[in-house]
Amino acid sequence: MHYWLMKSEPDVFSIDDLQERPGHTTHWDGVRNYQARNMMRDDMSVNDLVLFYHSSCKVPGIAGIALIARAAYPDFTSWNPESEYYDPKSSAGNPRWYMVDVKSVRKFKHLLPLEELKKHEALHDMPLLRRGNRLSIMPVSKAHWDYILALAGRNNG
DNA sequence: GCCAACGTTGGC
DNA sequence: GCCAACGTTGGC
Repeated sequence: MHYWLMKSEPDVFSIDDLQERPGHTTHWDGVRNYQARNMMRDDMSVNDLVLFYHSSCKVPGIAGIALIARAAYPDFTSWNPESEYYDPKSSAGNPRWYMVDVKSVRKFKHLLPLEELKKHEALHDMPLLRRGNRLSIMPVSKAHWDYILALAGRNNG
């Protein structure tokens, strides 16, 4: 059992968008970074839990919780020339990129802002808060997970 | 829109 | 395999 944080730009795809999908589920396409791909492909399992993070927006932060509904499989957008995620070096026969299916568990009543996370010494060694880390998928330790859920509980009073 | 930090690319 | 140039991310 692993815990994760996955970033999405809410203007592109928010937790509300996820909840509006059939079965509250979508395929997480467009990951084009090898480190993130390897984590998805090698370490993500069905029912792993995910912090759904809103990035590149007015108030970045954790918007809710999701889970991995399907383990990694080839990202078919990578061999679709029409897709913005097209990669000519990837094909159905030899896929370069992978995706998982993500299902919403719950949306926080109040977003837990990045600014708030930074105030907590206990979270300072999270990859998310380390400078220069721009990965769109990051592992979250059990200790950090529990701490953040407690925070979210308080935040949602 | 700025810019620091990183990843990727490609010439050599 | 080095490394400069370029592109991307993402908070501010």
